[in-house]
Amino acid sequence: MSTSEKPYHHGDLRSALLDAADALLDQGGDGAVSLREAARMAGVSATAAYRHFADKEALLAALAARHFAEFGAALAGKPLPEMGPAYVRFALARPGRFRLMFGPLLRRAGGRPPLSEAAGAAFAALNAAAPSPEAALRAWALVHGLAHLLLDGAIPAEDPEAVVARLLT
Amino acid sequence: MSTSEKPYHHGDLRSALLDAADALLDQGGDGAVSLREAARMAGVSATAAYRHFADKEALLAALAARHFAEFGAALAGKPLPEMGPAYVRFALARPGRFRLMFGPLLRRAGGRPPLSEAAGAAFAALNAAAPSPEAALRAWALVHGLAHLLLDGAIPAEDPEAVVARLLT
DNA sequence: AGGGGTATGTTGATGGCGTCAACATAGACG
DNA sequence: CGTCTATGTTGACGCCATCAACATACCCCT
Repeated sequence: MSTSEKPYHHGDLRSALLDAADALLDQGGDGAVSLREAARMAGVSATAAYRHFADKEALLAALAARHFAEFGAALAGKPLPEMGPAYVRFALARPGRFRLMFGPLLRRAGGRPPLSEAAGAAFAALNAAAPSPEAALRAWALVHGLAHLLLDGAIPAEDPEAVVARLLT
Repeated sequence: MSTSEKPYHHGDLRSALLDAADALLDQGGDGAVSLREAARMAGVSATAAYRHFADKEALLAALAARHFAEFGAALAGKPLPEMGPAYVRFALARPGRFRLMFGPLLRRAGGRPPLSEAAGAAFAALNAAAPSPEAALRAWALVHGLAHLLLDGAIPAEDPEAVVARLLT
C-alpha cells in the first residue's frame, strides 16, 4: 500500500513481481532471478513485467530500493554499538539481498532517484550516530568489508559471530 | 607455461580461452563473460571449451585463481603502508577482476585447491606484514570494504584517491 | 448510459546463452 | 603402421531477455 493502489487486471502485479523476484533472490542468489520465472510465480505471462518495469535491471533496482528502505529503518532504530553486528548479520542472513543492494546496480542507477535516495537515507542513519563523518566512513568500510569477506568465504570462520564480536571492539 | 605444455590442435586453447574471458571481464564486467563469445575470440567452436573446463564456472574459477596469483605477488612486494592503497587501486582499476576474485565463486570453489589456495597465498602476504593476525584482519576488512564502497558508488567520491589517503591514516 | 482512449496483459517471434550427444580428426604411442 | 585418446565440430534442446502486434478491461467525459 505504498505506490500503486488498485491496478486494473491482476490486483497488484508490480509488487507481486517484486515479491517473486525477492523469493528467487533469497533462495537462489543473484543469478537465479529471471523475469520469466517471476512472471510464472505471479501467474502472468512472460512479458507482462514490461508493463511495470523497463527491463530486468529496473525491476532489480526497484527491489534494491525497497530493501534499502527496510534496511535503513532497521539500522536507524539501533544504538551505535549494535549497528555493526546488525549490518554483518543482515549480510550473512540475506546474501542475495546484500549483494544486490551493494552491487553494480547502485552505480549504474546512480542518477535514478529511488535507489540512490534510499541508499543515501540508510547511510544517513549511520552518519547521525557517529561522532564525525570520517569516523562514520571508517566504521562503515570496516563493517562492510567484514561482511563481504565472511559472505564470500574469504575468512574461513567457524563462527562468524565470534569474528564479528572480536573485530568490532 | 604452467599446466599445459603443447595441446593438440589449437596451440593452447586453454589459456587462449582464459585470455579471451579476461578481456571480456575487464571490458564489460562480470555478466559480459560468455563461453560462446570467448570461444569466438579464440577462433574455435562454441563447445570447444568443454574439453578444458567442466562448465562456465570452472573457467571463471581458473581465471580467478590466475589473478589471485598475480595479485598476491604484487602485494607481497610492497611494504605494509603501501598495501592498502594498492589494494583499493587494483579494485578500482579492474572492477571485473576484483568482483570475480572476491565473489560467490570463492565460497563455491571452497573445496577446490587452485582457487582457494591462491586466495590463501594472497592473504598470507598481508598476514606476514601485519603485527598481529587480528590487526591484519581488521586492516583487510577496512581496505576491502572501502574498495567495495568506492567501486559500487556507495561513497559519492569525486576523487577516490583522496578518500583512500584520508581514511588509511 | 455509452463510447473512445489508455493502461494492462497475451501471443508469437528473434537472437543469445549454457550445455549435451554424436560425430570427426589429429597427434601420441605401441 | 595401426590404434587409441585427446581435442575440436555440428546440431540440438531448453532457457532467457526483449520486441511487435494484438486483445481486453477499466476510466472518464459527454
